[in-house]
Amino acid sequence: MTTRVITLKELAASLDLSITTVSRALAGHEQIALKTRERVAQAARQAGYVPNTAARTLVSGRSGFVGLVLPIRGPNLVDSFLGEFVTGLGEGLVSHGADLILATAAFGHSELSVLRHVVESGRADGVVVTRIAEVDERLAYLRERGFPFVAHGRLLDSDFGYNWLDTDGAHAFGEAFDMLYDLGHRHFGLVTISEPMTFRHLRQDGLAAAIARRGDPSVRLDVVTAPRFDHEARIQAVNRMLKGPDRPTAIVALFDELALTVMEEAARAGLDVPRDLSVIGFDNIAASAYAPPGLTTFDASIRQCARAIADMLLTVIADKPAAPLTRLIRPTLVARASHGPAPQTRS
Amino acid sequence: MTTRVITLKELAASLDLSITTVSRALAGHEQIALKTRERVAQAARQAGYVPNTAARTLVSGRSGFVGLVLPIRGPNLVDSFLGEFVTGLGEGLVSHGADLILATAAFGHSELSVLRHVVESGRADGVVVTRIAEVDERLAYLRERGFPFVAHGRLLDSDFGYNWLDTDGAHAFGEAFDMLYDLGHRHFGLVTISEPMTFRHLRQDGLAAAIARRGDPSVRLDVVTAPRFDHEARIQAVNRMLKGPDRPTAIVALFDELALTVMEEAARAGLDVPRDLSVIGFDNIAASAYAPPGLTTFDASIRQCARAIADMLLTVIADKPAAPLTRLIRPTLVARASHGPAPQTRS
DNA sequence: CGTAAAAATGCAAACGTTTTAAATTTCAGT
DNA sequence: ACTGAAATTTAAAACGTTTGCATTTTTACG
Repeated sequence: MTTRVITLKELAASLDLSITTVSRALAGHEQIALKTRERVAQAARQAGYVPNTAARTLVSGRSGFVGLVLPIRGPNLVDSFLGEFVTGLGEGLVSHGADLILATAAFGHSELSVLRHVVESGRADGVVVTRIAEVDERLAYLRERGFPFVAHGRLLDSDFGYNWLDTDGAHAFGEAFDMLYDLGHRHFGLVTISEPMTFRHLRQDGLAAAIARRGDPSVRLDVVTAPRFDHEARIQAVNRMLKGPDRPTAIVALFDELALTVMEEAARAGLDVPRDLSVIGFDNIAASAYAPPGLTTFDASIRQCARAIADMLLTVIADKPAAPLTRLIRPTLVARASHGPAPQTRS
Repeated sequence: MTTRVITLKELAASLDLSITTVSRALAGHEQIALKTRERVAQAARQAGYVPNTAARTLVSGRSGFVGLVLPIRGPNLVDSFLGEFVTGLGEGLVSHGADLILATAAFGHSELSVLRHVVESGRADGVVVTRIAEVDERLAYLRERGFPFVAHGRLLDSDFGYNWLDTDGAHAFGEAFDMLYDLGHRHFGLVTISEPMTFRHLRQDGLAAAIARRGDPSVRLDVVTAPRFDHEARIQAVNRMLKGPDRPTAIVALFDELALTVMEEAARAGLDVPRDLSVIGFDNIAASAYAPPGLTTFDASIRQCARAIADMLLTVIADKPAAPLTRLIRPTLVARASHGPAPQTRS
């Protein structure tokens, strides 16, 4: 069958009007007679006219797309958060008639090169950058280019302003500490990652700040570092903390996957959570509700954040605000059953 | 800063060549002198030239994009599979230099209208359609339009050929039955959904076929139907099956979320899985590994399927094959601890 | 009815590329 | 040096829009 797509020229011809008039009529220009506008709208609707994106983009310089570069991942690793994030972005964009373009970094190609391509080919009017690294060449590039973007996450030392939305991990980790301290815990463990992402510092610093704020010299904090994607190494790191002669009574993990590993290994070592050990995570992934006894964690509401990011980015694109847009979202505690009073006897 | 993007005209001028020659040289045409080709390639690389997508699309009629319409979802529901699916599509596309465009259906707008817009605006060269409904207007539209697409899933009665890739749910459910039958189970339960999707029939029919194949008249099958997204109603439906005077000894759920509900409600009713009740799901979502005692399920390897779908679609776009491309992927059993021998005594 | 202003419409250029057809240059053979 | 063919390069049109400017039509008013 292959029905052809109707063009503005054809629509104009069928209405016996010029292309210009039809274009303006559809755009709702006041200068076109109302009667004509209605006639054109009616005909366009009936003919199922849809303007060609490429042509429109070419002349207007605006594509109506927002770009997201998919981080490169190992063969069997998918971010639990990607689906939520993309859904949220979509929701935020659709109300403004924008769409999302997802560019994947091929193995071996850097995420930066894909980003450059997206930007410089004019495919997108703005981009979203996630997983901010300690030294992030993407932000440097976008800033130099003056290209609209919003970062999900922050740099540690921002010598330049940029638009970002971040989850307040520092606050959450402080909250976790306060709650555990009030439950009698004094010996804490933090499981963090070796990957050079800024959020590991923000969260750890939040924890340290809360400890300092409390001013109790009897509080101790052990830190153990695991590579992010190597499951075996992760287990070893967790066990280093769990199997030591003097283990913490409360462990805070940088994110839920790590916390779940802690709970699994604790169970394997015959420890009862939360009686012998309290565990708190971050992210509230689906599995956390199911892993016994139910992981206490923080919900970052990724979907809503993504939605907000989309809104911010569209504002940046449309209005080019002088001052950077920034938003810090406070995650909410999801209290399940993996935390409790500190055990009386130290092992 | 706002560095400008270089255009073909500028590049040509700097090389003292015509636009035509530079364009051809970059495309690698044999007719351009090798020396020139190299000179141009060098200059382009150095200037960081990236061809403008809109212009290229306009003249060539090919956008280099593949479209996916995000299904409309409830406020707090995100498909666990979306992240994997998108990752797989991205992987499959990137090797051919294609990108993914994600269009979201705004609330109130039908998925079909968004699809039409994507197709008719020329944003994409082909689309992926997921979640095939029993009566699916999207497939009808795409077929009438003669627009390249690949469906993830199948129609029940295809009076026309189309490209699809599907997970062989029928086979999996047959396999589940055989395994449970061999473990002594004779009274089965199936938890299905009321949403009019084709996969519910395919899976249920696979189960029924396996029962028929066995030819044992003592085998019984109870079926209970739950709405897909209403958690409360789902719990009620599951309990209808669990709390009856004569409950099945083995329950097969249409997908993992339902199976997890079965396990939760079974635990609440004081039943031990798998001693009192065997439960088998489908999808192998992350939570299934954590929900005690570990859900036995089937892994559909969504990511690889999506990758294959991308490959198929790119073939369809490039080669317009006469016969439809179809692939049936057999899911693999992930045997965890939620199934076991049938209990001796019937309750 | 004539005229000027206002309202409505149209012409043509532009966006950055690809491609057809034509023009120019190079080269081998005499 | 001349010719014709081969090799290389170029001019110009086209893709489907938007938009600055010009033109035509309508309206209001004397």
